Amino acid sequence: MHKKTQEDSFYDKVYAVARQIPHGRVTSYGAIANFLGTAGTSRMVGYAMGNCPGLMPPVPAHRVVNRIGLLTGKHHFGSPTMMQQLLENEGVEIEDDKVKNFKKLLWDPAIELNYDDYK
DNA sequence: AAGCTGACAGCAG
DNA sequence: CCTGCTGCCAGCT
Repeated sequence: MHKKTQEDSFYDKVYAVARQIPHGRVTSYGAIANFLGTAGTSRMVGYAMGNCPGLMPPVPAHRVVNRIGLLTGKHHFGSPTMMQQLLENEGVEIEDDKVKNFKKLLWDPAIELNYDDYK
């Protein structure tokens, strides 16, 4: 253990967490922000997603929705229905741009993940 | 360097 | 339930 390599910008942390979202599950921007210990930066989480296209490995941004399960970022997937289709393809039911059973499908990193592993 | 942005969240009406 | 206003802060121009 010599240097750090922990240069991980806030964005990188967001991506790291987002990549842990299980297939067929979803989380919220606020949940990720809160998990990173920076509650209030939920907007940055979404902003970070705007930079994710082209990243390797890819970030399942379609699994990140707002606090009520609304597909607020659907307009950033090329097609307004792309995000919904991606989710439905994973078995996530969408109704009126909202994730059905959101509360049940919600994957909270603060519970599922260990913060010390991402700090 | 200074100001603006924004894929949100919380609260009030 | 919905609509609108405010706060939040890292990143970008």
